[in-house]
Amino acid sequence: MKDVLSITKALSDRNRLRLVLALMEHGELCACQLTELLQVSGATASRHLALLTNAGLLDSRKSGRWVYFKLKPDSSNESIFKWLADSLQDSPDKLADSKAMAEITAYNQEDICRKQRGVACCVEKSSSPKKD
Amino acid sequence: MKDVLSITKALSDRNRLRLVLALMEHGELCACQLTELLQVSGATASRHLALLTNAGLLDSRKSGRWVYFKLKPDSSNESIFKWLADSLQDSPDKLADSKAMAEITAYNQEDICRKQRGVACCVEKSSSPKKD
DNA sequence: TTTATATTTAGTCAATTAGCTAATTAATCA
DNA sequence: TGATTAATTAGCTAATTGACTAAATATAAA
Repeated sequence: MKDVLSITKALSDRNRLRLVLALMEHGELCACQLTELLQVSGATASRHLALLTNAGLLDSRKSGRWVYFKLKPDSSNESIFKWLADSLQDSPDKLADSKAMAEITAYNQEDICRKQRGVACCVEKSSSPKKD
Repeated sequence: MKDVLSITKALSDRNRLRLVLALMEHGELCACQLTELLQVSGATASRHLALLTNAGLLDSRKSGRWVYFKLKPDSSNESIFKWLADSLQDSPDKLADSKAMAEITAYNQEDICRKQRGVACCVEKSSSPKKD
């Protein structure tokens, strides 16, 4: 029961759902890209990612200074991921995030991270902040 | 996304999970029986039941002074109920509640309700309070 | 009609949690 | 080595939530 609860709790926050959806679509993303998607502080994104990972929903791998996250391929997770995918198929939130993520992945990670530090540089945010 | 969140939030509390599991097993139960199972105040059980109902997971029907709850038969709920059933198949919590519920349903509702009001009467609690 | 009672709603309190900033850690680069 | 930097952890605050009691509502019984 504790396992189930840790999963439902992990999935009962809007930003964490958005992280899972983004990873469903993109397979693997780095912490800085996911932080950029949510538009929260890096610390906040990190805590959400840790919570999802501890619930057994995500795997992470470190590569240099970057940490990459993906859905954990686990048979016990499949049906819940499927439910999420089905339930949110045409959700406006998901579509908006897809768009935003397409822009984010169009830049290289160094630029994304620089942007997060507030360094004025090449990256201009052209989409408006996600809302619903 | 709001719909999905209301469901994951509804399922992210231990007592609400227990209510859903009990209804999976027994089909339909009245509020006083479910209150007795959780060992919380009637008001608290009522709030949990309302939250599950508002999330679209339960149906309720009134019969005289009693209100009966059951899982809402809805195609969009089936996969999440199945996930729950699979994930909690042999959970000790579920087994303990099954046992307790068997005792509760062995009495008639009037006695259960009397017992909840603290009226000393025929009903003796023979099982120890649920724990884990 | 009055009383009793099963459930819900309102109001309060303590515990949890999502967000932030600041500090720390771990890895790259000059 | 020392500086830089992506990510995490620590510590704080405001908002949320689960529990309770008391009050209100709705139905049945006397």
